[in-house]
Amino acid sequence: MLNVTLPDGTVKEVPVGTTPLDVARSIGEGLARQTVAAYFGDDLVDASRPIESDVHLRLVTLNTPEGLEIYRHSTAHLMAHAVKELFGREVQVTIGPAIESGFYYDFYSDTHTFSPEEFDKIEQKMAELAKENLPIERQVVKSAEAIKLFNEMGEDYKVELIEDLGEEEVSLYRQGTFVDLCRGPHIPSTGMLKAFKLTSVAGAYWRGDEKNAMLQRIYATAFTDKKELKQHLHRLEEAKKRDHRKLGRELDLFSFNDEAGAGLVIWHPKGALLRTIIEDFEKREHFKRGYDIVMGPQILRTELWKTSGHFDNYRENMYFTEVDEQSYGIKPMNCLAHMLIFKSKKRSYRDLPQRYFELGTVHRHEKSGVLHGLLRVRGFTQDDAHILCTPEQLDGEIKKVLGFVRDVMGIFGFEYELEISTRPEKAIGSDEDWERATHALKSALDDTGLPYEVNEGDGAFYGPKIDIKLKDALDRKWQCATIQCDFTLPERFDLSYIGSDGEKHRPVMVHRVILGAIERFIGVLIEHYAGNFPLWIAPVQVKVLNVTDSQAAYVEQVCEELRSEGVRVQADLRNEKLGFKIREAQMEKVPYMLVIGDQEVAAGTVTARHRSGENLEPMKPADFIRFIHEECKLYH
RNA sequence: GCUGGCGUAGCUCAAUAGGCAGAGCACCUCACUUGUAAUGAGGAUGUUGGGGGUUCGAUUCCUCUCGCCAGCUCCA
Repeated sequence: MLNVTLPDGTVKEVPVGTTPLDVARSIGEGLARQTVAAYFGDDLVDASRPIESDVHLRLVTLNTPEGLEIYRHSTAHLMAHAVKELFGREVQVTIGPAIESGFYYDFYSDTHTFSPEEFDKIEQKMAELAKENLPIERQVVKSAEAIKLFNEMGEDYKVELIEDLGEEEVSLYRQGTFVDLCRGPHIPSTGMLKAFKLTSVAGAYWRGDEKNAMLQRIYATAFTDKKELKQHLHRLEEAKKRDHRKLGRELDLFSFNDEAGAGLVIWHPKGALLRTIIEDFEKREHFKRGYDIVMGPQILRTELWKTSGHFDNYRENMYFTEVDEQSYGIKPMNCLAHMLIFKSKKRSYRDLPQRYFELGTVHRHEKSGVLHGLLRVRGFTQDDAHILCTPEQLDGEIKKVLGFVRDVMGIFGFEYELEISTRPEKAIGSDEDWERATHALKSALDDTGLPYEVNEGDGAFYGPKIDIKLKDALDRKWQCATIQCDFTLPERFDLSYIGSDGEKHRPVMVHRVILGAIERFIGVLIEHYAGNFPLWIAPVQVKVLNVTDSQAAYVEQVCEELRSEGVRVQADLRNEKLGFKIREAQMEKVPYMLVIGDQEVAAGTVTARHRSGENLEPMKPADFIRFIHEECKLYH
């Protein structure tokens, strides 16, 4: 008999060969139904793995994130199984992991191309195989034997995987006629798999390398019951309604135009206003924090891009133009002019830090396939700044920037993720420089008390960086703010300041953006608010609606009064029913509507309706203006 | 850039096994003077993304190109 210690400390005596599933069953049938795997100490194993010595046993159940991941991984196997049943040797299997909210499986075929029309067929086959409730069995074999097996089956990718693993033995998982190389663990049998749906098919390179073969990746989602699956699909539908590309058109904020070119935003009046409001906000915030606003030219001579290193390292992404036999590069970054400003006169340590801020419009030739609404464009404006300081000031400057990020994200109500990237293999600058800069970034991050990820070796070749990422409606992460140390540019431009010792010293440079690209930020912002902008940034804050023509003059008067106090207001004097005008204002997501009928004219008041449907008491226009100003102040 | 899908009116979408391209909303006109999410009637709306080809005839088939979508890769 063996002793099995459960998480609560109780010890069970069981015969050799008892499985975790048996243990679960002995506790309760319900628990057994939920058990998908188990921990023997720190080892994650199948629920059907026999217990052969005394162990600390922890069951992994479906209602845990870990359990769900195993469940999804098993669903991926079920899909591969179904595909092999349907297509046989025409399709080869590769790998298929669980991912956030589902899984995918990559297939190779040079004769068959998967299309969404086949999803039903594959799902049906999966359901059949699940219904058969095939046991999923683990088998450990010698690698040579496995290679022979997969060779016979014509599964070249599996053979390659085993060869690369270089292990003595590998584990295989079998369910019915289907065999897959897999570390596991898996659920006990296919009958547990109940709710799944194939969602899309797309290309993916074998092992993520664009030099390798293109595989066909089928994405799917899976949940432990049908209700949750339905809810998930519903959430996706809801997220689509927030898509900034859709809202951008509906709210008449911006557009793209084939003839103008891909990835080039055309801002319509309301979008341009929204952007202006955010830019004005940024200028105020930068002034408050001791930045100087600067402006550089849109094109600079190609020679200068050679000096900076952009010509060698970034040429493919740049646009060039030639006039009078003189070559110019259209700026993809704003740093050059900032370097020239610093260099324009002799600097003393007393002048540092210099903080140059520019709402700089840049153009980058991004690959066509990566363009995505406002979130990835070819022409965009960064809220860019370069801070030139002494090495001693670096730490403090970075902390200030992180504080700036925190303040701004707080105002917009964003949660964000932090990442730090450290020295890559190929890097310039002394160990000392890297050490100091990395330390400065880390200690500033630690100061925030927020969790952050460390991406070892993922920094730029010129310095370590902190990235701040926001999520879009579909949970895709987009880098917005970034704080980067740079050792190259001060050197390449031979920047210097005179220290207290009377000697020349090299300043340290921090490159940073807070919102990142205004375009991208607004894209994420639209989705974040689902188009319901808070009052202080809403391009139209108030719409004034008359009930009949007879109130037109009073409406004009009210608009005038509001406008003169800086309220962004629009009148709707069309000869339409009130309900119709309200509906339109509602769809435009205007925060406040002022309804003006004979009562309001007689009393000299306005009756405000919030887009939530709530009505305010009638009040004098002056009081409403105060009310609006108060609400705007709540945000910043 | 790569793989796959897609491109019809301002928007959302029909249609044609290759044979006069259609609906709703929006737009315009008229009537109605309206009190909290769509008043009614009438009217106009297209190089079917663009070029080339096959065909008596192409929105439909082929080809190139531009753009969009999903994903991969990339993202100083």
